[in-house]
This record gives sequence, structure tokens and C-alpha cells, in this order.
Amino acid sequence: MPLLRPTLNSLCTKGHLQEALLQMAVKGPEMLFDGYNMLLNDCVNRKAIREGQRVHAHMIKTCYLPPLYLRNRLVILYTKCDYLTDARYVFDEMPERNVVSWTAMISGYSQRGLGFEALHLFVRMLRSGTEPNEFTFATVLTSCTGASGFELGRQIHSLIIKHNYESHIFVGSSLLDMYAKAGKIIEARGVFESLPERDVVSCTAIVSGYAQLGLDEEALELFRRLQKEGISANYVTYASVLTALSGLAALDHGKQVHNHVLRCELPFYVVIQNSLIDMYSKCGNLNYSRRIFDRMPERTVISWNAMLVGYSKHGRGREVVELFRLMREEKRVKPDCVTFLAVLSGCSHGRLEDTGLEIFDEMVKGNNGIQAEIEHYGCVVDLLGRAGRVEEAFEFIKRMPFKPTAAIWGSLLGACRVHSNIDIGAFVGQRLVEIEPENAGNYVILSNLYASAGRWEDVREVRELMMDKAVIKEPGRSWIELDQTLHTFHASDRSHPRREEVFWKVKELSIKFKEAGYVPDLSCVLYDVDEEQKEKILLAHSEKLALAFGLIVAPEKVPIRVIKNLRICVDCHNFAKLISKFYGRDVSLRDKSRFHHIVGGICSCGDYW
DNA sequence: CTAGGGTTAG
Repeated sequence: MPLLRPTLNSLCTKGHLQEALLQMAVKGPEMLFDGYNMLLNDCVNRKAIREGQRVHAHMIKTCYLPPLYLRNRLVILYTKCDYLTDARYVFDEMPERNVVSWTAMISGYSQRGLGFEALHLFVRMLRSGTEPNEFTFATVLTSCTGASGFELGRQIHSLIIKHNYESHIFVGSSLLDMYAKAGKIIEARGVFESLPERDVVSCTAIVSGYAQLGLDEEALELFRRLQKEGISANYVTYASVLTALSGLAALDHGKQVHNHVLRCELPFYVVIQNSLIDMYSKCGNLNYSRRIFDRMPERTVISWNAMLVGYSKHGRGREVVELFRLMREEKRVKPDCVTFLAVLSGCSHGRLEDTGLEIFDEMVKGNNGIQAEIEHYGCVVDLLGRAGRVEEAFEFIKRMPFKPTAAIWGSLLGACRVHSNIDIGAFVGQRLVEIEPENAGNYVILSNLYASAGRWEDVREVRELMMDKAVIKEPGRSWIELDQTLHTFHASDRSHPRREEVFWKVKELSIKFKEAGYVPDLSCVLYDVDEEQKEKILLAHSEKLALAFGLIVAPEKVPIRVIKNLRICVDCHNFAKLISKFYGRDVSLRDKSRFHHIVGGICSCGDYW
């Protein structure tokens, strides 16, 4: 900031802008305000920072003391051009400030993602006695993210009510978005419903609020209703809708939206194309994603990331590495932290552990300008564990510069299960049930590990602990798309119209597979019941119902495409492989973390997931 | 003069 003045002095000496400034001086001091105002206004509109700086420099050089209005324009100029330190310098030097000065500065911080600074300034504004207006509220709420931000957001809400701005459409959409991002969807919906008028932005905010929380059906239902009410949609709306469709893997609907946006020729097409890449890959259709990607006239880092994530989730390690190489050759985009997450997890799922480790080492050396964060370390743990290098993974965790999270221990525990490492598994499992006592899955893996070592006393203890502490947060659910309809199945489902037929089909399959040597994997059952009961529970798993339904209804040449909201269990995975083998059907199964493409009884995940 | 919604990961 001390550099500002000399920089400005040098800028002030050249260019034809100088001409304009000279003219202003000639015409007399009463012309200065209008002249400066006009020039600055023009610079703001064109985001011409160099010229703007020269105008500012001229003020300083001629000892002109700009009034409040012009100082505000300078703050606005600098914030809009992303020169935040300069904006703050002007702001700090102001002899007096009004609501516009404060709001412009707050907006500058919040748009740069510096929410903490923005909130801090807002509090200072209140203390200074300047009354916030609708612009201030709409702005400051965008910085109320995270736990501490939400607390402040609630307080700001009551302030908004006090100032009678709750029904203002800008304030209202910002407010409902704040609630939605904090996971308070009921409050968000309440604000939305109480708005006296609606527009594209407020409608998009609530739809995307549902979508971002994974409430995909609700998002779509609301979107359809709003469409019927005649609300228009733009590229942001469609991006949000596509997010919801990705979550549901609703390929037919996704294609419809695709056709629709092609016909509309919406502006900001990159954003929609990014969403389409993601949608097709999450619907299992990687080739479509790649086709869109290849034909894009311009790509952002998100385009590359979406494509990389696609390959990664489908277990296509070689494609991940190849695309990453292309991305580095292309100098216009720089890989970011998401890129490295996608690449590392792609190497892990694609069995390219040495490549993954090389890329991680490069990251840690700092060659890429990206700091390795805990999630990246988590990918490496996953990668080592998946490759059977369990001890190495354990040592790696001990040496990490981060405190291991439950997710990291969980990943190692999973590796211990697959590679039957009882010593490390028992240690990790005990640690994990302490950190995450509510997660039932941990107890199950741990007790199975003990069982495999014949440590029955420990098995009993873990089971008891589980009954005591574990809660099942999210019920398992699987679905399948047929003629633009999603057919959803729950384990204890009584709702599907063809449930009887589906139930008998599963039973029939089970008998048939048993004759061929299928043994139900009872260790997948969380409940402490007898074996017969366990088998019943297993046969009612939602993914088996959806698979059986797919076998009944899906046309023969088409893969059976099942989506599950949680991780798939070992037994259902076996079951799917048997369906593929016995019926010659390709099965595509998407679970919480990845795709399983099963052809001829062989799964693309290599049986580790 | 100052304002709200969005796409990748977890």
C-alpha cells in the first residue's frame, strides 16, 4: 500500500487520458468533479484499471481532494478490478464514509471469498453508526457460510426483520441461500414462500439449495412446479437442475435438458457444458461426457476436473493420467486442488499406485503451486491400502502433518478388511469407534475382523458396543430408470407396485445361484440375529430388489443400470456379478463412491471398493 | 455510486 503513490505518479505521465485531464484543469475547478466522475464511471464500466489508476494519480498530483462520492467511485473501481488492497487503502483514508462506501468494500471482500474480512467490516460498520440498507444485507449474507457465519447470519436475519427488508427480493434470495447452504432447508423454504414476488434468481436459489443438499427429487419437483407457474430459467437454473439429475442418474431427463439448452442457445454455455459432462458421467455415459468435452470451444479448470472425476469414478486410471498430461500441456488452465484429488483417486481406483505416488510427491515438493491438503493425504492412504500396502499406509498416516480424520482411518480399516490385516485392523477399528461411535459400518468391519481371527470375546464386545451406540443415519435405497421414470426400492419396501414379483424374482435368483455355489455373505448384516434371519435381510437389500426389477423390465441388450445411495455391500456385489454371468447382462452399478461395470461376471472395480 | 442464484471434490 505505501507503493500506491509512486506507482500512480508514474502512471500519470503518459497516454491520451492525460489530455482529458488537462482539459478538465483548463476549464476550471468547478468542472473537476464532473470530469473525474465521468472518467471514473467509464473506467469502472470497462474495468479499465490502468486508466482508472491514472485518473486517481491525477487527483493526488494536483492535490485535488475528492468528495465522498468520488472516493466511493474509487473504491468501486478497485474492488471491481480485483485490486482489493488499493480499494482498502482508499477506504481507510476516507475522512467520512456512507452506506455505499461500506457496502462496496464489503462486497469486494465477499466476492473474493474473503468472508471473514467482509463480516468483520460489517460489524465495524454497525458500530460506526452507519445504517445498512438492502444492498448491504444482500451482500453481507453471501459471506455467512460455515458454522460461525451461520450464527451471525441468524442475527443478521433479525436485523433484516427490524429494518423491514425481509420481503425484498434481493435480500430474500440471499437470505434463503444462506439458510440452504447451512443445511437449514426448511427455513430457506420458509423465506422463499414468504417472498411477495419471485424471479429467476430466487427460484434458482431455492432449487439449487435442495440440489446442493442432495435432496434431488425435491429440487426437481419444485423446479417443475415453478416452470408451470411461468418462471423463466437461465443457465444457472439449468446448471442446478442438472446437478439434481446427476444425483439421481436420471439419464432420460438429463438428455431432455440437454436438448432443451441446445435449442435455447443460452449464454454462458461453458457452465452448462460442465454440468452436462458431470451429468453424463454420473449417469454412466462417459463417452457422451468426452464428446462434449472434446467439442468445447473453451474449457475452464472445472471442465477438466469434471472429466477427470468421471474417469476416476469409473475406475479408468489410464485415461485419468492421460487427460491430466494433456491438461498440463494446455497452458491456459492450471490444475487446482480438486484436479489433484481427482487424479490421485483415479490412480487409486485404477490400480496405478506408483503413478499416483509420483504425482503426490511432486505435489508435496511444491512444484505445482498446490498445497497438499488432508484430503490429498487421504487419497494416498486409500491408494496404498487398496494396493495391499497396509503397513505402508499405516506408517504414512503416522508421518502425516495432519491429525487423521475418521475418513482416513475408515479407508485404512477398509483396506485391512480386504487384505485381512488383523493387527492393524484391530488397532484402527478401536480408534475409529472412539472417534465415530455412531457409524455402524465400523463396528461391522471390526467384528468381522475379530471373527476371522477367532477372537469371539472381542466380537461379542464390539457387537454390544454397536447396539449401544450406533445409529443408522441414512436408510439404504436403490433405484433404476425405466422410460423416464425412476423406480426406487427400500430394504423394507412396501410401496413399489410390483414388489411381490420383484421379491419372488430375488428369491428365484438366490436359489439358482446357490446351486452354482453362491454362499450368502452373512457378515454383511448389521443386526445380531440368527443365520436364517440374516439371509432374509440380505435378500431384501435394496440393490438386489432393483437388480431383479431391472432383469425383469430392462430391454435385453441394454445394461442394467442401478444406483445406490450408500456403499454397496459385498453380498450384493457378488449377486450382481452372478446376474451378469448367468444372464449375459452387463450391469452398471453406481454406489456412493464409484461405478461398478460388470461384464461376464467380472467387475471393473477389481472387487475392492 | 453499493446487491441476490451456478458448474468439479468432500
